[in-house]
Amino acid sequence: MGEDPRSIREEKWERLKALGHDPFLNTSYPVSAHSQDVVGAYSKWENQDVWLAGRVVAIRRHGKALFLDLRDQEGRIQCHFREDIVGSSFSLLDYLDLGDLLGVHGKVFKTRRGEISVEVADFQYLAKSLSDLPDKRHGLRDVDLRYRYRYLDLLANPEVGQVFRTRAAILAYLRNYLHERGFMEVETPVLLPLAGGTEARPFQSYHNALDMPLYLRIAMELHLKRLLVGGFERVYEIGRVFRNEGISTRHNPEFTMLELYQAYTDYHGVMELVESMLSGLVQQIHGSPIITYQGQSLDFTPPFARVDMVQRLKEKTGIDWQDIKTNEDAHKLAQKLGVRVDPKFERAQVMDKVTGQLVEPDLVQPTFLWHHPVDISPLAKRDPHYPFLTERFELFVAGRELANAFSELNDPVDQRQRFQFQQEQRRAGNDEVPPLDEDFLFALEHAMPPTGGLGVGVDRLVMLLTDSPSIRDVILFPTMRPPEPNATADNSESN
RNA sequence: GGGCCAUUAGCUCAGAUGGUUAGAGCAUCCGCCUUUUAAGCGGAGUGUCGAAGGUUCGAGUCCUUCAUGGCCCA
Repeated sequence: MGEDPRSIREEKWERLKALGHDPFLNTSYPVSAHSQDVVGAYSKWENQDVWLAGRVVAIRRHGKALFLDLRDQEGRIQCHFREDIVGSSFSLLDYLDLGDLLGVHGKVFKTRRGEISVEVADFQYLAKSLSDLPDKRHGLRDVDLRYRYRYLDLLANPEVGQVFRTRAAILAYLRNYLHERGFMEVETPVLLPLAGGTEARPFQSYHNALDMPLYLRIAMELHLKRLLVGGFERVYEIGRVFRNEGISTRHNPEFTMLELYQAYTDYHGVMELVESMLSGLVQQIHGSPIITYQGQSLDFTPPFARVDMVQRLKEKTGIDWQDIKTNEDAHKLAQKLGVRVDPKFERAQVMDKVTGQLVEPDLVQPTFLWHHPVDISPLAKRDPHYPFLTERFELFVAGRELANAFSELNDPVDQRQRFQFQQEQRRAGNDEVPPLDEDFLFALEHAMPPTGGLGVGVDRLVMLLTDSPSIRDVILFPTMRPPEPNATADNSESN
């Protein structure tokens, strides 16, 4: 009879309650080991008592005996129940389902077939699952369900848990590395009256008591630099930023950035830091400086390659972009090169776009692409020898931008001019350009030290180190449209 | 925003050319089984075929629109 699995399980729960074994009344269990402690050291555990807790992921009933697989955070262990050992409570196993949480106590032994197991002497239900678990053989494949119900993904697909353990290890490494290098971790605001520090559309919110709009930050840059004015010489923040743009395998509306600022150094100093930090990270996580990402072998042994953007474009196209003086010429050139560009773009934006098409995809091994034009780098110092260009670099790995850094512009007058130049674009309708941040300029007028700054896309870094093709594979709960609430005929919207 | 693909049982998936009552494995339910392990043996039920329209004697299958997701492009 096709009875609703939920009501069957609820019925079993009722029976347990009636017998005085309501799983949800148990508040603790004296766990003495994890599954892998026992499985990994049988000689130490043989015939010893152990207390374990975990989820029942397989049941094999044998009449007056029963095997089950218990999974905890560390792995899986088999448990054996015999009626002549556990006694009258053996009948409680009639109400056992896949997915239930159990605490077991017994002696460690090996079965005839050699599997290290627990001969259970007594046990307790610790929670009853009222819903079915995903298929034990095939796991949960439907990506929609995997992201929406990540807890089921984690239960059904153990390798997913490993990705997030690696993510945690990466974050721990970064914090430790920066701490040892004298950086202080700080937290700057997420809610802001204006969101600046890069170009992106922000999310907007509203504060009722202040009766004013607030925006979610799109970068941390401008607040961290205020702290350098305040006298902190090495600060970093690892935190969430929010950009109101499309979703793709490389973009989630909220994502994690590492930004750091070090006084009295420049982008050369930051390059050295990036090489040291990332090569150490890869070594720590993989035990080797070489990783494989989507079939490509990537070598993080320092020094990383350095590619001058202008020179590389010259090699590729025969054109020196410093000679391109007008937007019109830039667009003509892009057309000749077969690169499609938004007609509203300035020449520096065109150059950036052409670089993206012709140069960046070739940067597979870790490479610093440097010398970005000043007009797309409003917060970077000019190269004194090439005023059209800046002391800036982006790190590319596997053809993708992983980090962005520069000698931070600390000249308050130049900074104001750069912002004012941006405002022209804003007035022309580019809604990704932030409004002018007068408060930040006021801070700069109190003298910010010469500083090297860095931003790293942490999610992309985790993707690389876990060989994950999509950013959603490294974010526990990626942004999703909520499931339809029983929605049917939706013919009201016909635009 | 554009193109392509997917959506069938709780899970993973089959269902050429339209044709009677939509299938398999796992899971579930009933019975048996004290060292099994993708346990086994015997029996049972799975379902708004993503949604809404349409074509047709007849639609899981063809058409339209929509929803969600994936991949590629912008």
